[in-house]
Amino acid sequence: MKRDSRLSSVLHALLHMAEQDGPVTSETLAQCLGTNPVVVRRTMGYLREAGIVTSDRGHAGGWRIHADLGSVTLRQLHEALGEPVVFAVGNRNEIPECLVEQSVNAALQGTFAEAEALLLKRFSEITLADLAADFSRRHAAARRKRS
Amino acid sequence: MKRDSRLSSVLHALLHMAEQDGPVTSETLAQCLGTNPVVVRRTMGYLREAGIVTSDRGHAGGWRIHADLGSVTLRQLHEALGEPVVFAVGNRNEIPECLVEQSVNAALQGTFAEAEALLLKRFSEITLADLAADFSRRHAAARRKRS
DNA sequence: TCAAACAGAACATCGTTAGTTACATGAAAC
DNA sequence: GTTTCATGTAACTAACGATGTTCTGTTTGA
Repeated sequence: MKRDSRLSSVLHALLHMAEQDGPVTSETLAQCLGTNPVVVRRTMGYLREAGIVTSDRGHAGGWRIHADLGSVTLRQLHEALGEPVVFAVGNRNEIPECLVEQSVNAALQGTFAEAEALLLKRFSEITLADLAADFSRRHAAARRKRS
Repeated sequence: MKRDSRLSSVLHALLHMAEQDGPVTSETLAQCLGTNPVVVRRTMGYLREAGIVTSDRGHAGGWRIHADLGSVTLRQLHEALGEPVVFAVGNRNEIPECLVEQSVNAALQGTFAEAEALLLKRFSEITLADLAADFSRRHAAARRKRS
């Protein structure tokens, strides 16, 4: 299964942007992510629509975070990306006539719903500020190790 | 994202088999599932390797359940299918050098691991017998409704 | 005016399940 | 023993959606 890594991508991009003062170009972010500027624009476009970032064209243009780091949760980002399907596994037929399949679906659906609810709950508890703080700790630890 | 529906499929097939006395052919199961006999053989083959079902060729051949319904859990079936990836969402790069990405990965990975653990725990609590009982209830309810 | 940057369309790539076709193999019935 | 019914397996196609790429606009500031 090919996994959707857009949430991972935008988090990575947002934290790099948080480290910078001015706007960051798609080109720069693409290098950080090891991908293409067009992919960055496409993905970040979702966040722009959600009002989480802004983009400016022309000279000195690029992407800026348009929100407080502490107020943006992973859940919001997940929603901004269109709430992509979380599970790579699912029911064969969503609205089956067969009673046997209905039993199967009910059991699986309930279980998946429970797991997804937990995932989204955790997502709503983690902010960009949390990740930035975690990065600072790792950064400091890496510096200590180097010296 | 294309979802893996093999667990759903084998559950559907197994419950149909549980309703039958003798062996059930791939052709019959394929009709129940609305698919192709070859797909049935391919998928059920995993369960045969795990010792959950047996298959016989030739006249009066087909598939049989080779275990007690109460002793087979969804988790075992999931494992028999090769423990397919559960999430359609994931990290962009599993072993990043970038410290920023490491922070992102750590947060996401922890959250996904927690949700997956819950899912597998629930899977290990549900047996084929549970699903068969649920089907019986639905079947009885449908009969009452019809009369 | 020019160059830097985003905007967006259009198309290729890739990985995986699912679907299909074809043929071989084995077992029971006649 | 031949026929028929079934699985076993290989090989190929289809579908799907994120990702990657190319190309052409369009806006903005120097």
